[in-house]
Parts: sequence; C-alpha cells; structure tokens
Amino acid sequence: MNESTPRKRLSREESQAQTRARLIDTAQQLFVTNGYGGTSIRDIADRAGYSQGAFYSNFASKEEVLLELLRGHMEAEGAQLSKILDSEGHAPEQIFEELQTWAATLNHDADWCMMSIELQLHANRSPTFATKYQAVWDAHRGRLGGVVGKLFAALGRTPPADPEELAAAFMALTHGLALQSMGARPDPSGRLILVFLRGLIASAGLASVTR
Amino acid sequence: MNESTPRKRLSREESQAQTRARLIDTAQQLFVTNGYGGTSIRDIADRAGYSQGAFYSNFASKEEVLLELLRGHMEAEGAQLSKILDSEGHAPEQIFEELQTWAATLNHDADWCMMSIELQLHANRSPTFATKYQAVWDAHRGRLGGVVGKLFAALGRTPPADPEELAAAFMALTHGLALQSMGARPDPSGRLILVFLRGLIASAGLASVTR
Amino acid sequence: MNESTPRKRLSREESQAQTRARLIDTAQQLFVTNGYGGTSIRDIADRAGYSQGAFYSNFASKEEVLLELLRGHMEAEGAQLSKILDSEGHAPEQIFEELQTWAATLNHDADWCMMSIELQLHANRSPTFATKYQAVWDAHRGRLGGVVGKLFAALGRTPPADPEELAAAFMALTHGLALQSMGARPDPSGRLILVFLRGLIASAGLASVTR
Amino acid sequence: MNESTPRKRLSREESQAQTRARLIDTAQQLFVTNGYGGTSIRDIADRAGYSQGAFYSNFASKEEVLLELLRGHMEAEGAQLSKILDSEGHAPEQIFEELQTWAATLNHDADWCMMSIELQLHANRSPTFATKYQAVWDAHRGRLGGVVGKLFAALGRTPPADPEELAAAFMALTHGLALQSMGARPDPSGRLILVFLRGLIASAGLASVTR
DNA sequence: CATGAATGAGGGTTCATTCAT
DNA sequence: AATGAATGAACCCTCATTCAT
Repeated sequence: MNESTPRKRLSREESQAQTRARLIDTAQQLFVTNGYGGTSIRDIADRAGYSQGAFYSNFASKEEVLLELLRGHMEAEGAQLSKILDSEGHAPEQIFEELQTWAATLNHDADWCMMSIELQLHANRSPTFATKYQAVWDAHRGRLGGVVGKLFAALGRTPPADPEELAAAFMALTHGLALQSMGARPDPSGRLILVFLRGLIASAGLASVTR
Repeated sequence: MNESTPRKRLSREESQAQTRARLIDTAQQLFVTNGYGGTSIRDIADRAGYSQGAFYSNFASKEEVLLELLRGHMEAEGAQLSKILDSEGHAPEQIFEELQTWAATLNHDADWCMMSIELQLHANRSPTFATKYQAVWDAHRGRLGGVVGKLFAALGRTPPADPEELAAAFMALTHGLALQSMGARPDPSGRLILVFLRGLIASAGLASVTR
Repeated sequence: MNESTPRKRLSREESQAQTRARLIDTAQQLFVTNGYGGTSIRDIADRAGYSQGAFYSNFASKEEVLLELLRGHMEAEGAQLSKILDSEGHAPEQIFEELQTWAATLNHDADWCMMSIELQLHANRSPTFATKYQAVWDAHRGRLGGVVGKLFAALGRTPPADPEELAAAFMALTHGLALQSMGARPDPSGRLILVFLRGLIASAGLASVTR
Repeated sequence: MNESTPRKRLSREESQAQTRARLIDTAQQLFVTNGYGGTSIRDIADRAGYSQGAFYSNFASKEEVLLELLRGHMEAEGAQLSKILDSEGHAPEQIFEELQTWAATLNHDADWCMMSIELQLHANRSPTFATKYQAVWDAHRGRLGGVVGKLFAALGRTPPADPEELAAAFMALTHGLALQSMGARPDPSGRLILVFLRGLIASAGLASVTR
C-alpha cells in the first residue's frame, strides 16, 4: 500500500478503469463507423479484447455507454465554447475569429454529429432512453443558449429569438450539415455556420441598454 | 397482354402494382415510426396484409424499398419546388411569402424529414445506395439553389455564400430541427427557419452588378 | 388435389404438421428428462433435427409447447376416467376393478406427474402463464370432480367433501407420490391411491336419496 | 485461535458463521420464491449483502446450500415429530388431536413444503444430491411411519397398508396440496388431509391380534 | 405471383464460476 | 475471508432470406 515499486500499482481499480475506458473507446469507434444500431455488444467486447460479460460488468446496457459517450462529448463542447466567450475583455472581432477556429474543428467532428443524429432518433423511439437523453440534451442546450446570449450581449444586440432556441437551431444546422457531407471534402459546414451566425447578428436590433 | 376478355383484364398486373404500392406505403410508415433498422420485412409484409414472400416477389431486398421511397421523395420535392420556381415574374415579397408558406408546411412534414434522414443515414453506410441517393440529392440541391439565387437577385443583393450551399444549409437546418422536435409542441421550426433566412438577407451586401 | 398418387401428397400442411408433432414429441421427452427449466429451445430444436427458428415458426414460446402438452395429457386422462365411470350398468366392484387397472397405469406416468409439478411451480411464479394454466387446470379439476361425484353416486354414498376438492386432493396425492418415487421400483403409488379411495368411501355416509 | 485479547475473540469464526447463516437464510427465501433454478448466486449474495466471492468462500456450489437447507429441513421435521412421538401413553383421541394440530400448521408451512418440493425435484436430477437426500427422507419416513403405526395400534385397528407407505402418502398429499394452493385462500389442505385420515381409519379392519 | 415454414446467423442478456487482489 | 471484474458458455428470441408448394 505504500509506494516502493513504481510499476503495476493500483492494479485493481486501475485495471478496472482501463477496461472501462477501452470499452468506451471501442464503442465510440464502432458507433461512429457502423452506427448505434449497427454495432453489437459482441462487436464492442471482441474488438476491445474482452468478453461480453466484461461489458456487462461495466455497463448495464448498450444505451448506457452511449449516454456516457454523449455526456462527455457535450460537456467538452460546452467547455470549449465557454472558454471562447467567457474571456470578458474580448473585442467582437476577436470573438468571431475564435468562433471561426472552433467552427473549423466541427469539420472533424462530423462523425460525432452522425452519432448525435442516431441518438436523437433512438431517443424519439425509446421512451426509457428519451428521459435520460433529454437530461443530457437540455443541459447542453442550456449551456449553448448561455453562450449565444453572451455573444449577443457582448455585441450590444438583441437576439432575434430565444437564445436557447437559436442554440438548438445551430445544433440542428450543424447536425444536418454533417449528415449531408459525410465523406464530401472539403466540408463547408464550419464556414456556413458562421455565415448564418453573421446573418443573425446583422438582423439583430441594437440592444436598448446602452453599452 | 393482348385483350380478349373485356373485364378484369389488367387484373394481374394491376393487382401486382397494388401489392407493390401497399408495401411501399407501409414500409414508409414503419421506417418513419421505427426507423430503417427497426423495421423488419415481416413487419412490413404483415402490416400491409401480405406474406413475406410477397415482399420478395416485389423487391429484392429491404434496400430496394428504400430506393423506391427515394424516387417518390424526389418527385414530391421536385413538384414542390416547381411551384415556387415557375412563378417567373414574381416580386421579392411574393417569393418571400411563398417561402414562408413552404416553411410552414415543414411543420406538418416532419414525416418526410424523418424519412429523408433515414435515407441519408443509410446512404452514408451503403455505397451502392449512396450513388443513387447522391444523384437525387444533387438535383434537388441544384433546384433549391436556383430558388435561393433568384430570391437574392430579386432583392438586389449578393448572397453571402454559394446559393446551392445556402440551400443545402437550409435543408440541413430543416432536417435537424425536425429531428429535435419530433413530438414536441409547439414546434418552432418554421419560425426559426425564417429568422435565419432574414438574417442571411440582412447580412447580404447590395449587389454591385445591376444585370 | 384429387387423389391419384398415393405418396407425397398434402406435402405442405402435412410436413408442417409433422414438424410440429416432432417438436412436441421431442419437447415432451426433454421436459420429462431434464425438466422444463432444464430444457432449452436449442435442445428441443436440435434433437428434433430442426433449427431454433423452426421452433418459433410453430410456437410462440417455450410456455406454449408446455401448455399444448399439458392440455393433451389432461384431456386424455379425463377421457380415460370418464370411460370407466360412464358405463351406467357397472356394479361397484367392477368400477373398482377398472379403477385399479387405471391406477396401475399411473405408475408409468410418473414422468408426467413430475412435469405437472414443474408446471404448477412455474405457474405459481409466472403470472402470464398462471392464467392460461389455470384454465387447463380448472377444466381438468372439473372433469375429475364429475368422475368422483359419479362414483359416490353409483355407490349410493355422500362424498365426505366437495367432489372437486377430493379430485384435486387425489391429483395432489398422485403428484406428490410421483415426486417421491422417481426411480424407486416397484412404485406403490397406484395401490396407495386406491387404499385412500376405499377409505374415503368407507367413511362416507349413505346418501339420503334411495337408490 | 488462542486467546489473548478478551474482547471480540471469536470474531473471525463468528462472523464467518454469521455470513454463512445469512447466506443460507437468504437462499431459502429465494428458492421458495423463485425456485432453485430461478435463483442465481448473484441474487443470493446481493440480497444477503455480500459479494459473490463471499458465497464461494462458504459454499462450493449452489447445490451445497441446498444440502445445508436439507440439513435444516431434517432437524426441523425431526423436532416436529418428536413432540408427537414422545407422548407415549397418549390416548387415541389425543394422538388424533395432535395430528390435527400438526395438519393445521401445514397451512402456514407452505414455504417448507415448497422447499421440500424443490429439494425432491433437485434430487431427482442430481445423483450426487439424491443419495444424501434419500437418507434424510428415509429417516423421516420411518419416524412418521412409527407415528402412523402407533395411531392405528392405539385405535385397535389394522392399517390398510404399510404404515411407512401411508406416512409417505400423507407427505405426498400434503406437498401436492401445498403446491396447488400456493396463494389460494382459503386453503383447504388441512381439512382435506384429515378427511383422508378419517377415511383410512374408517376402512381399517379391527386388529385381530390383541398384542 | 404469392405463400409461409424453415434456415442460420446474430442479437442482447444472464449465469456459475474463477482468480488476482 | 472476502472482493467483484472478468470469463465463456448458454439462453431466449428476431431477422433477412430461401424455396418447395
């Protein structure tokens, strides 16, 4: 229990965490490649080098991995966006530039978007899953809504619709574009999203509060 | 094929066509409700009132029904856009109004959107299907791009991006929103789409070339 | 459709019935040997020479075969007993003799009794199964109750308890004895059952209705 | 194992015994409720508040718990009968009354009966278990046979069959009735058993040998 | 053309058991 | 002694598809 040998410590918990991590990784790869429905637990376990039982020792069901994956992804995305908008002193142009950089990364995220679509479809069809999914989704929607609101505030303008609705619309746009451009290169998604964002801002009235 | 008995002549071919049509209809309903992967051929045949064998007498595989649906999709979309496109001399406000009407129908067209998403998802995973799907999609994209271009031209403004790209983006937005709001009432999709469209117009520079 | 070739006719329905019959037979053998819980559908299908799918083409579930089996057995048993009691003119001694003969066959029926016990256990634990089981069981209980009533009537005596209850008690005795004597030879079950029946008759008061 | 610290001395052994006892108790509850086959070791361990490993530290297999339960069964039955047997000089009415009391407890003893049935069922399929079970059963049968013999002797009558066989038959009747009336209220088992007993006595000839 | 019984592969899930900790 | 992650086999069931009728 004290530390003397530097290697092979924490075996029990460590190896458990490792198994879990490997299963999650493998699941993500396969979900992205073959879709949620096209991926069997056998596939995941086999490719990760474990038995099917190992999967069930770590997750109650296929849905659970999916939710874990989703949560992680959405939180990461939220954090990423918050970082851009939270820095108070930024000039509008700077914010735009950073958003542009972020939007560019979306191009590499098309796989994730595909999964998101499959997830939504699954949620629309499985009531039990829908509840859990809704929680994750609402949290994400709220976070993004906050980011959108902050952006308009920073620009001294009134959003042309409820910020959360706008955020959801941007998610919809992003996912829809990902669906279209699977495999198409170069993917104009990131650029288009900013075009729409600029449009929204251009059409927004000046905020009544003097900046 | 030659005519001798005056009654019930086309019976065989007709009834075959009817079988086929019923199977296609049923398949679409089920694909929308349960997804492509969640729909079995037994489901389709049973609900349509036929045997599984009848299905295979009309289609080589589940994918083939999807192709037939794609064909229907294509025709429906073509007809829809023709209405907007055919009105050559329309004033900008009129075009805008027609787009608004079109956007409003989207609310009631969620089924078609879902079907479209299923089609795209499947195309992303089946190379043989992808080719055929791409052709339909490109045609539709082109047509819709024409409408967008015409709108901006009529307004005397320069589109902030390739009209076809903008058209595709609107399709993406529409589909993405439909996915989000399956079952949610009231569905803000139509309104949001117009908010985005207005934004785009607001951010468009005045066209330099009068033409 | 008319009969000319003596062999291989009725192929479709016949072969279907054959498959069903073979599966039922095999299921019975295995249920008796390994118990209901110890018999898998794989086992049944494999041993009958079919695929698992073939099983599901003929039965909705393992429970369904069980019920079919049970029904057939109970009906046969009821018919057997009715035959003994229905012949009006028999003298009491003759009835007894025939019952003795019948009881002797019970010895060879121990396997069936075992299954019956497992069935009851299963019914006590599966509400969905319980309903269907209850119907079969009640019918059998009613039939046997009728036989018991008739026997006492023929002897001009009043049964010491509700005939249906007595019938159920005899079923219980039979099953309980079968449970005990699995494998023990010679099995005294049949003889003991008659000993109890004679006791019941001996303790029964004379019926008030003069015969 | 040697004593030095006065407190918590037997702690280890004691706690092990406690673990074992708790597992046995839990197992019995679950066997009765869900059956032997319907109870998993995980169920037992979980519900008892231990790990699966703890189970295997105490028992080599699921069957071994069953053996332990059998031992308990044996002791309980032995004690039960001792009460009846020990009263040597009792009058027939008294014995009869005691049997009546015993029969009445059976109504509330359905759990034991179910357990007994599970034991017998398992014995019928596991040769290794059967041997041990047979010993317990034979002892019990002998003891109960003694009671039956004594009853008839006290009544000055000849039993209509080997007392041990009659005893076994009563056990069979009891178990069979318990199986039928699991959950059914009111349970006529106790009453029915006495009806049968009275019948047996009624049909018994007067003992020729005074002895 | 239409039937639907039968196939064979694969789906998600559970279980008794093992073993490094 | 006790843990519980991991195993591997088995379980019930569903599916797209075939083929004799």
